Amino acid sequence: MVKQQQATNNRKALIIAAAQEVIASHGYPAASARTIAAQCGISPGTLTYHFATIDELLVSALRDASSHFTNEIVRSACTKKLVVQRLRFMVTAMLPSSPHASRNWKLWLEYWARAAHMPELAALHCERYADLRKAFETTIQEGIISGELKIVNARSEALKLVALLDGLGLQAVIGDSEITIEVAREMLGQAIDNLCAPPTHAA
Amino acid sequence: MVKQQQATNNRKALIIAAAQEVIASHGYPAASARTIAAQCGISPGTLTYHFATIDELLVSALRDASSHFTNEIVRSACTKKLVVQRLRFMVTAMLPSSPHASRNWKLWLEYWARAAHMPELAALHCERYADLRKAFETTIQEGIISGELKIVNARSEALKLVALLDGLGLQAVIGDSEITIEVAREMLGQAIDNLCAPPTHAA
Amino acid sequence: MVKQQQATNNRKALIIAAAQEVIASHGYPAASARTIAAQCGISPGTLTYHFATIDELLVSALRDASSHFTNEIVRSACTKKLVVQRLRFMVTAMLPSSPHASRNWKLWLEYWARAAHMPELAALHCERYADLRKAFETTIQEGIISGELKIVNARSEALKLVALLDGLGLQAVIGDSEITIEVAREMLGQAIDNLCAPPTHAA
Amino acid sequence: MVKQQQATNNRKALIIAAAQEVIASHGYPAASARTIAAQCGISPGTLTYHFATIDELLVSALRDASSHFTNEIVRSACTKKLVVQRLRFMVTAMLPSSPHASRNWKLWLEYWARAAHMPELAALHCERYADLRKAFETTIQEGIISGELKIVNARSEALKLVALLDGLGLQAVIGDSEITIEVAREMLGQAIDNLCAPPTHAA
DNA sequence: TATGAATGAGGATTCATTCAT
DNA sequence: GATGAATGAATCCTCATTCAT
Repeated sequence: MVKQQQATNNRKALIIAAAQEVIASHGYPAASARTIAAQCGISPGTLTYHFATIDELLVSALRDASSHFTNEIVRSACTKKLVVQRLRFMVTAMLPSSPHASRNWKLWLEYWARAAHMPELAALHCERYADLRKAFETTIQEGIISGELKIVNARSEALKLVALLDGLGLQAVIGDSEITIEVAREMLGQAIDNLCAPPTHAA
Repeated sequence: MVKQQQATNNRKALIIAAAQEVIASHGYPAASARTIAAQCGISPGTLTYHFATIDELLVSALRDASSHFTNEIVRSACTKKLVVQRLRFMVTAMLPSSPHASRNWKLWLEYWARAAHMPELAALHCERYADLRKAFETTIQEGIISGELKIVNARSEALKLVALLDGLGLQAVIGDSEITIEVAREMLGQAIDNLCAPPTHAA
Repeated sequence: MVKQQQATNNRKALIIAAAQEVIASHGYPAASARTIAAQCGISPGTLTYHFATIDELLVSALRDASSHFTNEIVRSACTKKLVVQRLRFMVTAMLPSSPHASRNWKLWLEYWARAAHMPELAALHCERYADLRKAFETTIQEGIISGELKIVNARSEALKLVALLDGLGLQAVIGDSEITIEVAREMLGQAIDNLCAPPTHAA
Repeated sequence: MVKQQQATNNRKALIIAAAQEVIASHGYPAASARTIAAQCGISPGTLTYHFATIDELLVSALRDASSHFTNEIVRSACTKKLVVQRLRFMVTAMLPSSPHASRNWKLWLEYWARAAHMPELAALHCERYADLRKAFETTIQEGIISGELKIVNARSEALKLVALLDGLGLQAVIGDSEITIEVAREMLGQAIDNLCAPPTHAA
């Protein structure tokens, strides 16, 4: 029984992964039940066996994509010793430089577009971003306490950093020639540098 | 002949407006030929008389939305005397505070999502953003020359400002409770303030 | 699994039969997906489930019609003892005298018209007619060997007989008042008679 | 007034020619109002100005094609001195050897297919073929009288010749590799030769 | 649990035709 | 006489979904 439940969950996860793959590589409008089933190597009927409606699946796919990626990066960042390194690592890793990251950004673009018309998705988005901003805020706060960073409004700076990250990342993933990954990284780097305390005189 | 051509263009413009209305208020997936035709009060066949493909229409609708709105704002800003006023006006007017502005942001969200999969749209997006960034850059440059603003890298600050605007606006339009219009305006205001030169001592 | 495959094939065969029925009784232009589905008593969607394209179905319908009918007749003819009887039976049975035969001729008329613009159909037509002519040729050859027929170029006579059959049958099926079934039968009979050896002197 | 009528007739003739061109080169199903209008370089509305329905136009196009071509050939044949030459010329010229002749055969294939479902077309077809057969019959009769040909049933032989011509020509135009133009010509030549009287002994 | 045949509503598009110009 | 914009019915096809197996 438990085993079966697990098998079902696995199957569901596989289907969600397939849906994400299709959405990320061909766009939301291309994500039909048939396409996803084909990508997954299962029958079209099996899809609706696991997901009541295709909309539910697509929403699940977007929802699922929104958290794993950033959570993972935030967790990885914790291993860094210096706050500045952590911040740099976070923004750098989140930018759509790798194919994997790009895939996620493309899902986010769809997520945002859907969320603007689906309160449920919007609410979820809110929570996720609250977490993400909190992660930045906490990190900045730590930096302030440790003296690594200037005394700033941590929350405000966190919001700004996330907004900047989004504004730059979305252009980069679309392929804007003026906002390449390098430019984005450079600008985010500067923003972080601006938070740094000047070297202490005594040293 | 000329009259007819004009009538045709008008009709096309009306159809594009209807398509934008549908996309903005119900989302891209809801924008079917039938829905748009109904919104426009015309027959479904008339749609494909004016637009070979419904995709062509949707792309036109997104394309069209991307320019008018910001161009108009940039133009309006020019009447302001002080650079700071201009910059404040631009970012404020561009934020999704009014229904009209919100409508445009929702179209942009769809635009971005589509552009990530359509090189043609992406290229267009590039151009439009280049223009927008240039407008900010030029304005900042003027401020530097006039002494209103600190001596900064105008281009770099313009890029940052636009990115910040996008990053804040997209959250606001989705309805993020942490990034309300007020918060966004406040943050952009601060960013602009940071560019200002300190009041000259002599005054 | 095997059973399902069979069911599918049966269903496909039923659809093809329905398509033939529609084409034969109302003409190719009347053979729309809807009409065929109605004739078959199935939903329009089921058609495209079994045939990717309605064109594919129509081609299948014509293709299928081209072989069964004549093959059957040739097979039946083999039971006749005398070559002359066989030849007479073949041409008589092939003429559009019965409703069933007429139905086939009408399909052939459409087949020819389509084949002139579709290399694939043309190639298939070639093969089928090669078989048919070969059947006549072989039969004539047997007659020559047995002494029933005069010594003639079997192949050449076979070609002539098939051409005559087509030329007469097509007029008959259209309803040419000068080329009734009786006239056609009479003329083909004469052509066959002309191949017969004169009664042996000894008799 | 008369002039206008003439202009209208010319326009109609041009439209019919365009329809024939489209049917012959792309097949009956491709002959839509739009396609024909485009081929003709006129507006779609102009079509239905001259022809009440598109069906009327298509029928006109087929009808028109059925007579000119053979009539012309029969007329040309009359200049030949010997009956055998005339007959040979007729069958040879009628075969689909030239592009022009092929075009006509393709129209005929469509004609036959349509005629099987349209009594009006069938009736017309009857008349045209009666004329054609009569032309062959008269010619053969002349040959018999002049002693060029054997004493045969002129009518019967005419019917046979026309049927053979149709049966061979239709295969040739489809592109049957066994019934090339050369083979068809050869077979028709033999059929004519068989009608010839043996050289008179006295000569 | 999983299937895939079947569905019919809805997708985009093409069609012959109408009509104001 | 001629146009071409406009139509809406009909085209083929795709869709998410159902259900017997």
